[in-house]
Amino acid sequence: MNMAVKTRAGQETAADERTEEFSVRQREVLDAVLALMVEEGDGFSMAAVCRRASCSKETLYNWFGDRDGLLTATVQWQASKVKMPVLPGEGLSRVALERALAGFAANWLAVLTSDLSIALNRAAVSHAGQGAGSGKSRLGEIVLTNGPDAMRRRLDPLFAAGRDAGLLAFEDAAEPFRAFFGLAIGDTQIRVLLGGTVRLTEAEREHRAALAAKQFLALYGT
Amino acid sequence: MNMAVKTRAGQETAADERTEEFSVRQREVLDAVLALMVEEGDGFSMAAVCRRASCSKETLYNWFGDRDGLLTATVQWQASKVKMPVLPGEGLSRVALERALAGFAANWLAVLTSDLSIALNRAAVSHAGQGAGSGKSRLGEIVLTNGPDAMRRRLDPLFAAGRDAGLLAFEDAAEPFRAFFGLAIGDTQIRVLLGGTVRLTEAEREHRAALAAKQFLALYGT
DNA sequence: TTGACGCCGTACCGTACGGTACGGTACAGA
DNA sequence: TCTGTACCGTACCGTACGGTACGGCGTCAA
Repeated sequence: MNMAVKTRAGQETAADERTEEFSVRQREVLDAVLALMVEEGDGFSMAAVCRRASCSKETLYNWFGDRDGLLTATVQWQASKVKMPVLPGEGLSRVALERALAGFAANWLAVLTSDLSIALNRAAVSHAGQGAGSGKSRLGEIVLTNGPDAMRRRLDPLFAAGRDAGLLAFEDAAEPFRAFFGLAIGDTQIRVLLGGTVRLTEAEREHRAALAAKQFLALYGT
Repeated sequence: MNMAVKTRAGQETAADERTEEFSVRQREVLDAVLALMVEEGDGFSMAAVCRRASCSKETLYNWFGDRDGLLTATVQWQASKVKMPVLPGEGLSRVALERALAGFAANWLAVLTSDLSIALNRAAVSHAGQGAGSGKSRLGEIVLTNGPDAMRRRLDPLFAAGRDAGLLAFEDAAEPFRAFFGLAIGDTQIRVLLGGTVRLTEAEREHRAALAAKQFLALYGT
């Protein structure tokens, strides 16, 4: 066990969203894992990873400790790659706000329905249920931090700025986020996770995102 | 392989929501599986089921064919137990509509955050990602049919009745469902599935449900 | 040149688990 | 009483896979 991770730079201290620093070779391996997860979901074997990445098991275990470590590193590596659209801060106007929200929603929909996101979310959901105490494998936690939580950390300041600018009105600070999340995502995520054949086109995403932004402003706009 | 299932009454022909007819003893076994899934998630062993239900492996395989068959039967058995609140049909008023929606949302939130639903959804999500062609194991399909789809089959007529009564206005028939789903559920389901510590009290569920109903009517009411 | 090091490839070990086989028991019907 | 059936309990088999050990090879520094 011994939590090896020799070559890896970052420690595992609550580094959920900090960009881990992996060597080039390590990133190749992690990308191979990502590809495998898209193809076979969780449940890929370590041997398959070695075959795919042309590396040895020994190296794998030296670098990542055990299977859970590899999985965790993979999720963190992918999380570090996701980029979110920039949100305006100062000098908000109503149209700027609506555009920002629509753009954000469209991007988020695209991410959530991507094969990669689906595979990772599935893995995280699976692991969240194993082992009652859920001892190790903080996969769910990591995905949560880089998913809904990250989304909220980006949106809440925007909502606050909107209220300061007199564009929005709400009491409970948690309310607008939940409403916007619901309007934008709806049942899309659970459908794709359950394997429903949901293939959103770019146009559909834009349409839904625009609608969500409009409806959100109808509810919380002044 | 031979798809045994000797004693079982119903056939597996698209019986996703029809109440399967299991013998009393079989239902005991399936309840044991449900309990195990709550405790250990998917990944319980067949031996554990036998221990829990005091039955033999041979019987298990005679009845359910293989592990996937047992899992499928369990999900169907649980689905057949879920009851949804009755929705009004004729003589709708605005307040009746709002009450119905709030009640429906509150009930749905309670179901989604129950340990049993979480365990089953997790299992279905996991299995939806295994085996690229997703050959067997229609777990995701079943949960989808008895989850969001069932919800929608109940709500759509209500929305249509509301429109007929002049209480609602919408173009796309799919729109109000998605909006209501989003407003009611928000990010709650994905959070619980990912293991986030979300413990909604009865009061919180009622509050959110009432808010969702109110907001829905603000968007689609006349 | 030599040695240390990091890594690949592969063989190997232990175990957990899905699935099968079989003996033993209770019971129902002839 | 005999016979068939349905089931329990358990021993057993085959395999897949996580994890380890080891030999060989290229590289780099002394």
